[in-house]
Amino acid sequence: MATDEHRSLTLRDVSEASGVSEMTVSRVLRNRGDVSAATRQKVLKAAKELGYVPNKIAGALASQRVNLVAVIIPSLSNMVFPEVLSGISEVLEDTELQPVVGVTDYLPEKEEKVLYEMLSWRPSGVIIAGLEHTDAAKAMMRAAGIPVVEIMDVDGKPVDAAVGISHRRAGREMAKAILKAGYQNIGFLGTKMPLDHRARKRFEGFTEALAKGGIEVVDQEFYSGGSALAKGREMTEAILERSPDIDFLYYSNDMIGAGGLLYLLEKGIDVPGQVGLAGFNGVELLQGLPRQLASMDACRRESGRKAAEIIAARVNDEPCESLVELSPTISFGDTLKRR
Amino acid sequence: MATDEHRSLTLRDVSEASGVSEMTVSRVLRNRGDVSAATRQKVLKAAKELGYVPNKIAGALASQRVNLVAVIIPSLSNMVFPEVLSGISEVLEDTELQPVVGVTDYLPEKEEKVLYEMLSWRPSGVIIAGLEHTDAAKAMMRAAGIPVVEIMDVDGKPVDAAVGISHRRAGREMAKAILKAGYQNIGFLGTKMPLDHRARKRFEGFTEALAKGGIEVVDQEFYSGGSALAKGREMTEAILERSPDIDFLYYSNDMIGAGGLLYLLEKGIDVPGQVGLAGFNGVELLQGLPRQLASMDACRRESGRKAAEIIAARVNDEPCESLVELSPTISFGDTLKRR
DNA sequence: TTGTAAAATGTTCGCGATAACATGGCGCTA
DNA sequence: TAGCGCCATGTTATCGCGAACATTTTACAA
Repeated sequence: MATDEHRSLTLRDVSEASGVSEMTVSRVLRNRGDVSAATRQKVLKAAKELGYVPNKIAGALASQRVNLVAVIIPSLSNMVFPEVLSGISEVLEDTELQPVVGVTDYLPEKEEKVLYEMLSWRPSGVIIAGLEHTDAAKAMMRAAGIPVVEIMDVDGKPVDAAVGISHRRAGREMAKAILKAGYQNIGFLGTKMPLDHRARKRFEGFTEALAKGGIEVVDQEFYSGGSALAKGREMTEAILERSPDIDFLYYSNDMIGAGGLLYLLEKGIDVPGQVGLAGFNGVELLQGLPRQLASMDACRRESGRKAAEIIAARVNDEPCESLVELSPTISFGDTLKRR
Repeated sequence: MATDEHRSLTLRDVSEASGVSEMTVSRVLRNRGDVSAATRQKVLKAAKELGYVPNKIAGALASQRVNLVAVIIPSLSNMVFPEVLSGISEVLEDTELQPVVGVTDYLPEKEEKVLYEMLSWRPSGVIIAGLEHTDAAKAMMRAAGIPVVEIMDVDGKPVDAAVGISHRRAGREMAKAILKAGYQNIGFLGTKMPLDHRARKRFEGFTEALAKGGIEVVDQEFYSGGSALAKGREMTEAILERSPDIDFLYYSNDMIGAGGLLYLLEKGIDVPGQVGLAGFNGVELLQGLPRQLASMDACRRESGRKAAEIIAARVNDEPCESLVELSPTISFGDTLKRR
């Protein structure tokens, strides 16, 4: 039963064990072509007894087809990306394609390196977060001759296809909702990440829409590293101490927003009466807080799904869209007054 | 500069462009053997101009070496696993090995399938969560002839090597700490997951140690799906309504524990005086809650690091341990009385 | 029976790279 | 200048499998 050879098994071993040609074994194992039920049984039995596992390396080289989709994202610990991933997996599970994940840590050079590595395995497609890449990275993607879908942002020019929300618009819409609710002294709290282009675009859209309403951000606070919840507290305390007349805080993500919320509640500050709050992402994880934080979902799962669908369609030479702008919906929760 | 052929580039193209043999190009691109500085320059220039990306499929087949390590975990959305992953990445980054992740969704059959898929790429090693696998999966791992490290649990018999904590012991120690603090009426809240063996083992160790103190769990509550924070609230409310004399709640993870904590605080219940709380995992994310939840860290990052070190050592035929039991440390936080 | 198409199986070659070995050129010594 | 050896480069033979084509067997009608 369990034969633990040193040399690894090949089609030939199965072929010899079952008395048919390698090609027939190959056909059985891939469910291709016509094979009689009898030989099929024989072959499957032999393969199972030997514990044969096909060598995809050789298969891919011979067939010039690799059923992998490179998925390149900045981080796994952000909560946002695992959700995108599960959207991708959901769709790819119904195809013969398989996602393979690479992580860039928000570093352009690392992104370039990861992309190079992944392309060297000749995947059938690439799904990559963001529209900002090094020139070399863009060149590689163009030269690869495979479908490329950039996700989570549509404010810019994609290499090939793009799926996501407009962060500028998201920022604008949140600003409008805040103004409409009557808030006037607005503070912004975010990450100190020049490389988080999406957060930057949201901020730009946000200030732009405020400006149209004749308002400027009163104060800002930035952080990097550490536990987001705790940072949210600290930053909120700091900004309110510095600018006590603030009546609204816009956070660049829900986690720091939640920290701020907990802080304000502890201090007995009236939310959203005295101070309103909003975050970004619509993190499901946070349902269950004392108050539901106002937020805007980034269509994460849906982005993943759409991107995967585009790749799948393109791999099969089916027609498909090449630019999909998803519409984030604002959720007012309990921390943004409604008008 | 940017030549976007349809046919993909090979060593031959670079070889022709630079006027040397394919072998020499290969040597340059891999930094192997002796190549004069002059030709090296020529080749690198040609490769860059063409935008050549080596084909690892062919390389791996020819050299019979694949520098990938299969990492198989139950879920990415659990927060626990991304941390293990980053431990693995940290270590592998200093080697030529690369992690590739597969997700099982806690399903044994899916684990088997994922394992099969990954082994068919002939990785250099396997890191897999847990000690419980189907017989077929175990057989595959044994037959693969590569190092296998099972992580996050040491209560059982590994296929090859194992790194992690003893969940039974973790449960026992938490029980002891709770008893020592004087709590008597203890409730348990956890996931309704027969397949989460680690949670099960913790519970077993927990009840065992309580029994030694002559105590039994007063009441239990289980959940599945949904937002953990919200579920923690609901379950806590339910269990306290049913068994109002409970003075301690042991949660199978920190997220539901945090939900419970928020609920109790809202109700004005004295924590840890009237009711004590403890979770499991030591989730960093939760720093910043009004009170710090008592917990026990699962040595996630360290497990990942150790596992990766073992794989790296074995790949290089260096000697290394094959069973590493890590010691989780209990953190009392603000929700478990100290004696 | 024979012929013909369809089904089942086998053979050949090449995918793109590397290992292992073979060779050419150069400097140096005796 | 022959002879030796080293460095730099080229040649050949796989690696394990699948595409394309070739061949054999079976099924069935005439």
